[in-house]
Amino acid sequence: MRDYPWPGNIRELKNLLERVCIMSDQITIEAEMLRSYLEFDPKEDVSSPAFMNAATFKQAKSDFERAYILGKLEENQWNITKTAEAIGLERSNLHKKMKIYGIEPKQKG
Amino acid sequence: MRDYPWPGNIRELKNLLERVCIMSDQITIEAEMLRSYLEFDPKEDVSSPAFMNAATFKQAKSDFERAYILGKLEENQWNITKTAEAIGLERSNLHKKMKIYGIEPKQKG
DNA sequence: ATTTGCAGCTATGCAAGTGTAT
DNA sequence: AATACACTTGCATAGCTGCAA
Repeated sequence: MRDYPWPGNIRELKNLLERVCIMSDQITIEAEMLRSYLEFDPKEDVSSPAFMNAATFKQAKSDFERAYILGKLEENQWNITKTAEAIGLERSNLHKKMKIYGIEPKQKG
Repeated sequence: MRDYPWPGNIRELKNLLERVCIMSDQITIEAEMLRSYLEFDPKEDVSSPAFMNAATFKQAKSDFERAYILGKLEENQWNITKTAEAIGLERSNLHKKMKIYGIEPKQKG
């Protein structure tokens, strides 16, 4: 959260926190909600929902994939096999993507 | 907005409206912000940022791509050539995607 | 004159599938 | 049973060109 530019200032933070409180039923999802919200391209400091602002289509897809996979891994307690099954993706493939996006399996919360 | 289940009820609506007010500098983006926020898979009524909840990875990617392209088209006043250039995607390719996702160029606002 | 809609084709990218060691 | 790879194959996608509205 420290790295995010907060283009909407304190009002944006307040709004985000309200949203998280309203929308989450599973505590574990909150961290990912924050993460995906805050994820941004340092070159672009435009406001609005994270990956939508990526300069190129390719970049946007990457940003989204990364956030999505992170979220699903968290939902599945970082069990790769389980996550791969859950999202209908080959385990070997999920593995590749984790490498590409620099997602490491150590983190548990 | 009528088709969205509003899992967070009136509080979610209030939060969304606040967010749109806080985050938009360009009036024209608001419609797309609403659209992408409200876009959801009818089978899943889980809460949180729209396409993140799609059942499968493939589905999630499609949902995201569609929302992203819609947003960018709107940003570029539905000029396909201009939009394709802006996001670094071949015009013929953007065209293909529009067809696939059922995005028609008539809509202007 | 520029944008659009679409049909090819080619090249690459990506996911599936398999194997194997840890 | 799950992980971390490597490798091969086939399909899907993106790029490019061309052309008629």
